[in-house]
Amino acid sequence: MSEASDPQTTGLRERKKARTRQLIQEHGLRLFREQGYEATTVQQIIDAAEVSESTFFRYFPTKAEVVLVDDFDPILVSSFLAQPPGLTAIQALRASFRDTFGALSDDETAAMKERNELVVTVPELRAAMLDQLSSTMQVLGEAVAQRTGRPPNDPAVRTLVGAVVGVAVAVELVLFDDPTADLVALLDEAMGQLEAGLRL
Amino acid sequence: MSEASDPQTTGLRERKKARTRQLIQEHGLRLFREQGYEATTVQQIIDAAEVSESTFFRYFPTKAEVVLVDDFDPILVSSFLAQPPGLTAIQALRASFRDTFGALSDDETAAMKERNELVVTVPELRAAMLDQLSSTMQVLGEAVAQRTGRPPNDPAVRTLVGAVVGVAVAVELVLFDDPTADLVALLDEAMGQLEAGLRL
DNA sequence: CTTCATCTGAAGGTAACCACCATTTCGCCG
DNA sequence: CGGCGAAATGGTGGTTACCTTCAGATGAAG
Repeated sequence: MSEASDPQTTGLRERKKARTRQLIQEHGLRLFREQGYEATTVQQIIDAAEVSESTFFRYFPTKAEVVLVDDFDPILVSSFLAQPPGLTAIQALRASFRDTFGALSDDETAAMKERNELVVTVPELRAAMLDQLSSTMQVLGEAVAQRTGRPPNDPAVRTLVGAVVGVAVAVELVLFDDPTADLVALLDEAMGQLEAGLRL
Repeated sequence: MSEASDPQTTGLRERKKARTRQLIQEHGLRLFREQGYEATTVQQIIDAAEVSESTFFRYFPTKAEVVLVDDFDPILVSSFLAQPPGLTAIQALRASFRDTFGALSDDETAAMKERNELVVTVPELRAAMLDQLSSTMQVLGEAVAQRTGRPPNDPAVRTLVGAVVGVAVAVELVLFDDPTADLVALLDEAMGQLEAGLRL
């Protein structure tokens, strides 16, 4: 019984591996949220997850990696590139945000909000986010350049992407004041405002 | 250290203190740029700056603080609030950026560019910037709210500030490709584009 | 049963950071 | 101008936590 071409034949080993990884990450994130990032030692994490220190570092080469859950960038980009050609770049971005985040299951939405709130609340974790942010800018910039037929280093492209990402961050920061906020709706509204030239 | 000893101008002690602080910071930033943040030990910094470890930690409670050069936020805010009332928020922000950064001396401009390039180039340092960024968003948000007579947590205000800060970051990231870029001009252009609704 | 990947436990390295005290340097005032 | 109190600096030793390495146990796969 060997479905050789089916990667879903995972085997017990693979499943255990994934489970261990997830276990460590869950406990890590929980402890980070409860006590702060710096205040949480890997010792506490491995105690909670019941693995050895060696195992921890085999899965996460550094403590900070526990937070780096690779995100929605690829989904966002493909959604963006699939938007109808009539739209402006901003409109297309707005639509792909709506599509991507609107299509999430309740569980996924909750998990995302959980993680966002954690990142927004704990200063040390906000730091870890910036690298991901600049990478997001890079990726989005390439997509926008491709769609509009401009060079990827076009200042106008960069400005647009910077504004969009900045707005997205600003929306996430709302969680700081109001943890129950509906991020998808807020983001959509903000993008509309961006498009209208931010008249205030 | 054999400097021509200036008689008490504003207190020799104060000036020495400032000088030591600046010395440590200069060497720290240089080493960070040359070798990366993590790869640079405070031992190397204090060797280069010729101070003791105690002194280092007396000036900078943590290694990361070496990068946190207190910035232009207050100048920016007061300039913003002093703009003529006819302008929209974005126009006023644009003008205050132009005023603030255009008025810098050559030395200051060079220093700022140096620091920006460092922060943009070294991934570990970009992280340290984010806290400052969110604090900037906070401060700018309050100023914009005050000027427009809106509550500080108005979503529209947040969106505007998010976009502006995002654009500023995007402009800084240009240094990654082109270290000779004129940031002030680029920023001004980008702000104009923001105001026009980012049509692409 | 054999093989091979994974987990563990222990032991150690390194570097940030701190507490404490000796030493030097500066401000000031008699 | 000379010396005294305060402040800044230097050095020493120590703690903590991230991270590495490796020999050996465990359990899955064939």
